[in-house]
Amino acid sequence: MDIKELLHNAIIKAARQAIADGAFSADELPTVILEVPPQKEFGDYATNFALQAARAAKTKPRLIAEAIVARLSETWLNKAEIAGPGFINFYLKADWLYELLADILNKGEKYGNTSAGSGKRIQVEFVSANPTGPLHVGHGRGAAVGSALANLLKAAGYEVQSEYYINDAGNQIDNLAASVNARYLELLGQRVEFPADGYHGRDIIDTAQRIVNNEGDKYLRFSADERLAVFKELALQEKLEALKEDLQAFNVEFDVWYSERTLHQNGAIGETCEILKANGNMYEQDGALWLKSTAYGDDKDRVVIRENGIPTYLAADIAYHRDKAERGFDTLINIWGADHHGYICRVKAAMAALGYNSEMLEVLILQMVSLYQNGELVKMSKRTGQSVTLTELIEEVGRDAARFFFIMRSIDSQLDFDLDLAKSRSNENPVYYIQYAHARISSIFRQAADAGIKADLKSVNLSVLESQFEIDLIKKLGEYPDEVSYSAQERAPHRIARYAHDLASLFHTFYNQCRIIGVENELAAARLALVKAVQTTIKHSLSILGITAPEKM
RNA sequence: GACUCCGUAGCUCAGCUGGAUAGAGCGUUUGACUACGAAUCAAAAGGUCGCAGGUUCGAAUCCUGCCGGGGUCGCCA
Repeated sequence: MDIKELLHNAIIKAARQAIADGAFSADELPTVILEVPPQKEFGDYATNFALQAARAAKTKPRLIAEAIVARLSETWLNKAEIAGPGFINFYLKADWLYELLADILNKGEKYGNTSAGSGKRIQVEFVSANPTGPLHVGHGRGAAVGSALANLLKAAGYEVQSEYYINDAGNQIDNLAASVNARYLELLGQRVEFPADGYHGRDIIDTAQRIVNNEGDKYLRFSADERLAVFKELALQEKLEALKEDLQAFNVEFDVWYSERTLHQNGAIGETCEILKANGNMYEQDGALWLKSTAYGDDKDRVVIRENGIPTYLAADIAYHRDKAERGFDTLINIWGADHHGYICRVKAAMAALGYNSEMLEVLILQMVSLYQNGELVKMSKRTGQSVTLTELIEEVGRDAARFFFIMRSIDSQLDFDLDLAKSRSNENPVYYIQYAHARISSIFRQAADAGIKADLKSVNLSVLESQFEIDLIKKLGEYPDEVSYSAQERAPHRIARYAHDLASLFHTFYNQCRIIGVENELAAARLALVKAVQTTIKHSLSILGITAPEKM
């Protein structure tokens, strides 16, 4: 049982006893929140339990705190003190830290995996960019954050599935085909007007060029419609392959690639509409079919089947979310860009209209990424083809650094990405700081081996680790599982980036203060054990972030 | 106009399930390599937490209003 659990139980037990003794009264005890105090003088752990209980009990907080403290008699507890308005500060016997460290070493690379998710099934859908061109920097943020969140949830004990929704139906795909067609004709010397909503990217010309290279001018003999149909498939396939490659290169993997088109082809959209018609949530007006989303909190009703009979994007999305809901997940997480924020309400309304609990759908809104170059905003636009692609960004700043920068900030904050700074390849990058701690520890073990220092890390005497630097490190290590659980619960992978940085910082401080090689054997062995625990914890956190943990740099 | 995100150190941002003296990186200033990797460390300076009310024993954190910035409001996706 870990120390927080022990403390938790001890507090509850003492509080119940105090109530039984008539020290104070309470119908219900507040949640026990244990924190590592802001200052070391305040002990190893602290709780505001008495302050919380005072509200319900209508008693002075300090009286409750005194009643609880007087009834604590746990042997592992050195002392408990009342401080400030009524905090209870716990001072533990020194052994607990060594037991904690031994436990970390024992768990090894599994340290940091928790059971907070208790096996609940959760699906994370992210990126889902249109397959009409290369991913740009904004998609990069979604890809990095989404994959890190999936990793984080797994570490916290959820059963996670990641999914990419391929928008391979709709106008944008026709525009893609028309754009390739125009480029194809151009390359073959014909004068054509480029489609108004066409894609101007370089990659479209490349696609057209490949068609010319492989099959020459044979498509000139096709009718325009036939040619477009062929180009649509060719382009789609090519774009999709490119997306998969780019994402893989960014260390982003999807368990499922889900095609929107299948929803159109297998009748899922029609079925879904029938359900909504049958339960009175869909009606006809002006020749179109509407979802009565206002009945579920939306501002206005939404068209699902257009006047021309073609389903809207929403139609497919409703069918898609119905499908996801039917797949048995406890929670569905969608990660969308801030520009899709207004869309949340109607999708949730649709789920409610279909009879699902719309609470199961969590939409995380990722604020936009702005690129800066020469101090000026770089506009990103697929239409003009001026965007900086994710691949270009990775080439310039490196995969690990790019991922870290995308993840390190809260998703609620806009991200200003300074290309010049990123290109400068300077060592101001926090990811190097963390990786360096890991590499340094690897180096220590190489040096220790050379020096003939051998230690069975699971049976060393850890109690010789007495300096403040060592104690601070062990305490920080001890916080990790809680950090994983809380970050997962908050869907906040950026917290892991921060934790890793903090841990690395404490390690670097320790390293500059405490030698490992050259001190007496027992201490050297204990310090090796400590840095081993630091190393596996850093590696665990970096793996959540999808970043490598190098042995050398 | 409606909805939403942001506003905290010179800059970029954490902290927000209400708690003790508001933190980090960069930048600035000053120190530390004859010892495990100086991609490091130590120290200093730097704050009306946008403004004003409210709730509370206690507010950067919760509520209301206002100001400033981003985003979205389509039978596009």
